[in-house]
Amino acid sequence: MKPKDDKKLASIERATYALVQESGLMPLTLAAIARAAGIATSTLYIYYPSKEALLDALYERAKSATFERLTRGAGTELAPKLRIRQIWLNMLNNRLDHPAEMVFQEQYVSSRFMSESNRELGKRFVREFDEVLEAGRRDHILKAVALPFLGACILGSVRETARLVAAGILPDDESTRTTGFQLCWDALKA
Amino acid sequence: MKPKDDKKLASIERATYALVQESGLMPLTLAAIARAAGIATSTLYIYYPSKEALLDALYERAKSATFERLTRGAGTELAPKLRIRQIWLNMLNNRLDHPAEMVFQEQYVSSRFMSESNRELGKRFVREFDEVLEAGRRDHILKAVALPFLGACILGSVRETARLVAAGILPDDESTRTTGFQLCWDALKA
Amino acid sequence: MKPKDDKKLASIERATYALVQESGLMPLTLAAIARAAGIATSTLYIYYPSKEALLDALYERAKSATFERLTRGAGTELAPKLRIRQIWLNMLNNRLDHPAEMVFQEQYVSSRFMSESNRELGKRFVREFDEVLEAGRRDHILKAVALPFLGACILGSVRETARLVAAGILPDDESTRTTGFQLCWDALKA
Amino acid sequence: MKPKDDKKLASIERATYALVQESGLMPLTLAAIARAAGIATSTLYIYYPSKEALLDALYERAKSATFERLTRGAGTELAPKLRIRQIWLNMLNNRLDHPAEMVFQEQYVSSRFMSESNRELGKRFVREFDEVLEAGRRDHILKAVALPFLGACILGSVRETARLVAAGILPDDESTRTTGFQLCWDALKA
DNA sequence: CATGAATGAGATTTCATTCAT
DNA sequence: AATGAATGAAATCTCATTCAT
Repeated sequence: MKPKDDKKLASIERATYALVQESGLMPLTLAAIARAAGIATSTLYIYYPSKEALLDALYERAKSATFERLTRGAGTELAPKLRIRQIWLNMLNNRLDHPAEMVFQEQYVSSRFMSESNRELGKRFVREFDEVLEAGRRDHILKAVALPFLGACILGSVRETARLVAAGILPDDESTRTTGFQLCWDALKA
Repeated sequence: MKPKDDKKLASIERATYALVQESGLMPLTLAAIARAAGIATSTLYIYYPSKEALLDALYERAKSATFERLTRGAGTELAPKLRIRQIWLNMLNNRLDHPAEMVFQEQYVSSRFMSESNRELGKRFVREFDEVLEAGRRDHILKAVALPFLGACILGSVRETARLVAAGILPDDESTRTTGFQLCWDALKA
Repeated sequence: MKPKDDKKLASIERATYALVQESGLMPLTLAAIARAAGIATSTLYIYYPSKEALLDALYERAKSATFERLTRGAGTELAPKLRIRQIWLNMLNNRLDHPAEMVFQEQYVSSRFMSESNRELGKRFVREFDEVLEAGRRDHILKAVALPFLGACILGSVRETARLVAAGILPDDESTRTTGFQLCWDALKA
Repeated sequence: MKPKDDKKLASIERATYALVQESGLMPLTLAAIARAAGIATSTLYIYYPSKEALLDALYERAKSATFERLTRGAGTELAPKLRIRQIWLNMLNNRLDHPAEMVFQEQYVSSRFMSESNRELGKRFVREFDEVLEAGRRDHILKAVALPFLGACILGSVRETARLVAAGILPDDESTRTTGFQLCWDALKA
């Protein structure tokens, strides 16, 4: 049961994300996915053995892609503030560029206890993230508080800023990014 | 003539919140709700004409209750910082005291276009909230940035802090509240 | 379980006939009957032990009332043609004056093998009717054909004439009755 | 790719007619139809989107088939009396050959306001029928009375004769047809 | 591979009937 | 007697999954 057609896989993926973003997981049916993907329902079973497997697989893919996007261009060669700023921007752009994928992930996590590998992946990002924060704290650039407080600030700031941009309340431009990060940084900095 | 039982309504409410918190909306069935509430499935139809109506009603109730809790004890008699602090605490406590209700709300919003009254209620809180921020900004206590940035900071901070407390990563005590709000305030203050 | 309130009985009767005339037996529910009769559903059980019993009882009453109306003023003192004419008119007026009751009867017979007493009552009318026809045939006033042919003519003529009057295609007046019966009589007469 | 099975459609049709003839519309369930048709209940939903749609579709089909049977072999090349006789026979045979279909139609009409196309079809037959009668009346072969009176005679005669044959009271033979039509003709003829 | 038909398990909904007041 | 609430059984309908082509 090795999938052959990558175009079909991609359209299944896109269809599912879009449907979940539109109306959530509650009314998500295989028939709807297949229809939106332009294939027959039974064809889904050539690519995935069950609905659960399909959603799990999409979730893993989304998580991996997200992880890759979040860490891009934020290597150790950058100064702490710049690194954090880069991650902040990555997180924001990720949310703005892939809203359906994000909604899918958030809806799905709360409805499934994560598979082991997913949990692992999540932890891996948190670990890398924490290392950055840890370094900044050690150098007295960031506040001397428990790491989770710092992480929470960043996540919260990104999430809400993204929500406002997506809702059209804030413009999707440089100034929003500058101001948004400025506030966040004031919360973090020592 | 037996009166429509308020205890039953409450247990339906509780059962639904709990089930959604446990596994989300996807596998939520009327049978499960009825079972958890200790009544027959058909009895649900005495209280609500359909599954959709039931969820809608619960959502409206949750939203109202939340609104009431958020604005409690944060009147205009307080100084801006204290008022904001009170709202911040209200928001945090609300999330920690009624996790199931919160999960239900968040899961449900994305799966339904909100009813007019809900939208109205949401706007009403935002308006009140914005007035507080507006006042603080006018007095040069808060940063001179667009209001949404300030609101976003508070919401984001509360949400993530609550998540960490609920997950057991941060303790549910005074120090968490003090530190959490401190970071938030540093982001906001002029 | 002796019914007390005749007004309630009557309103149950009326409600049921009306509902059946409006949309047939298929969607007829006790709740609908009770609502239309202005009482509670459970109150129906004070008057009838079950839905089936209720319908059976109404059917019997309708049949009796119909029987009484059909034979009224058509005694043996009349000449055969006048007697037949009277019965023809009775049948027509019965259909026009009690359409709901008629519809109920016709819908109901085909959905129930009749109870013994109902069958008996039906037969009683047919017997009396046949006697009239038999007499006319013996006197060479009616055609010398099997009685059912004669009965069929009368019934068919009445039923279709009534339908046309009810539909507004023919006027509900003396001329319709005269012409309608004239055709029928031409079919019957020797 | 399996084609939608015409045999299945036919057996659904047959099963429904038979069940309705047996006990009417009141206790007609999809489960019973499916059982009688030898398929799963859910399979019905492949062919019709709802119970109502199923019954509507069957009704339309029955009506069309009936129309076709009634007008067969009664073209304008026949003399008026023969044409009317042919239609009379068609009507009778139709009732005797397809009793279940007829019962279904009659039960169903009263429980549904007819769809536009059905109403149209009904009118089409009436129009054709009326033309025949009109012609006969113009030639002084039929009585000089309003057309509906003539139509009513024929319909009534057929309906009641068929009922008696179906009930075994009259034999299903040539003599019944001859006598039955004779009476009817005497009613119509000038 | 791909598909539309078919299905069984289960979800929602209805409803005659019973219960408690 | 009368009622509204409650319910179990059953009806309608849905949907993930399998089958046959």
